[in-house]
Amino acid sequence: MPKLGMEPIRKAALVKATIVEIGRAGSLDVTVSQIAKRAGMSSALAHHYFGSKEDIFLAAMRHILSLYGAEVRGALAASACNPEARLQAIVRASFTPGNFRREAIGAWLNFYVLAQTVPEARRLLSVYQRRLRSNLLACLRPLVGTRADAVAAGLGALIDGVYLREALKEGPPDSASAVATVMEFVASETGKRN
Amino acid sequence: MPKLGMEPIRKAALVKATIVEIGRAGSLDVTVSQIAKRAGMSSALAHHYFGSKEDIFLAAMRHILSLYGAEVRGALAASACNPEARLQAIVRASFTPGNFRREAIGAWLNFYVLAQTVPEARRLLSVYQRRLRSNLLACLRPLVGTRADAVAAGLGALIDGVYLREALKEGPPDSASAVATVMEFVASETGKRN
DNA sequence: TTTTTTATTGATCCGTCAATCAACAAAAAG
DNA sequence: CTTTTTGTTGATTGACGGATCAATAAAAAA
Repeated sequence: MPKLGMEPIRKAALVKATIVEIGRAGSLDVTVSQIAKRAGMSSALAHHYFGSKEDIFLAAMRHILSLYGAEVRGALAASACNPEARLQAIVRASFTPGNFRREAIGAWLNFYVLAQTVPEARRLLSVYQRRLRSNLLACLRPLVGTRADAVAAGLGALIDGVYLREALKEGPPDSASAVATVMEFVASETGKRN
Repeated sequence: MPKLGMEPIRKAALVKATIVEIGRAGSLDVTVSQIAKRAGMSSALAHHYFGSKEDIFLAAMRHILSLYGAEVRGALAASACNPEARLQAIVRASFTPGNFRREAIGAWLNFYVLAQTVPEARRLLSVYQRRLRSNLLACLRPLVGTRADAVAAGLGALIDGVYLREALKEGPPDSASAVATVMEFVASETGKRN
């Protein structure tokens, strides 16, 4: 008994299921059938709404990236105006429980891999990186002046690296210690120590 | 015309070919046939020497990790005794042209992914991480005392993060700028800035 | 009411790939 | 020599998975 206007609902369910499945499998070796099953439909329907498996992956990636973007935007809007506070808001947003659940981290790591092969994935990733970088620069310039460029590069890489480690370690990811590790770097670079 | 004592030669060729192919493909989606072809033999022979595809991957991973280990050992042996010099030696070794070519970086990234699925891969990776961490700690304790733990965590993550970025960026990897990014962090943490 | 559009699936096609096997060749061992 | 061990491959098997299609059903449009 087909209800109408299913397309957005089905697509959303597939995107969600894709992220979960990738996180579970710890790799992109996930079949369309698995994804469709988790989303409660047949694999044929998944192919109907998205043209191909790659399209499903890209949609999932867009979703994760846009979630992260929204998180950062929200944190910045709610933060005070001084650079230190805004910097901390960005870092916190990067490690919010939302995109810091095991499944999200796993998906993110695997999307990095996807970006090596699929140009569109690489494009999406570079958009995110540019935005992060520009946000960081805006906060860093008042704090470290001409060194802002170098510090932003280090900070960006550090955030990614902490992600990586959390994705691989045995126990559950620890948001607080991730933030602490990054903020330690910030404190040291902005000369806010002893 | 079979020469004798082929086993180690064939195995080495397969390991090398595996790393190249993974680097080229930018993923673990590499067929045994591709690997065998690049190594100049049939896929059946690859299965003859290694039991399975997974065994080939693990051998390749061991090879990369042992190369890196040797690089670090060599750099430490050749370095002066003061902590700063040893720290720099470790960082330099991490970004040596040898394990910093595109193919090696790509392979490394994909081995991270493999570690999510294959326990033995995870074990190998954690051995490397522990060794790196202990080397870093030995250098850092005289420099930053009780903060050594936190700084080592940051440094390790930063090195991984820089790897990640180099694996994804457009042009050829830039060893010098990678070292500079990491050493910037070190300098700032050890208070060696004006 | 007829027609078209949307939703949905089971069955199927076609390609790929890891793994196995039978067979052959040459060196070493006996 | 003949037997065993080592090296090597082409062909084959068996499973899996992405994509397609025909068929069905219901809502909306005509």
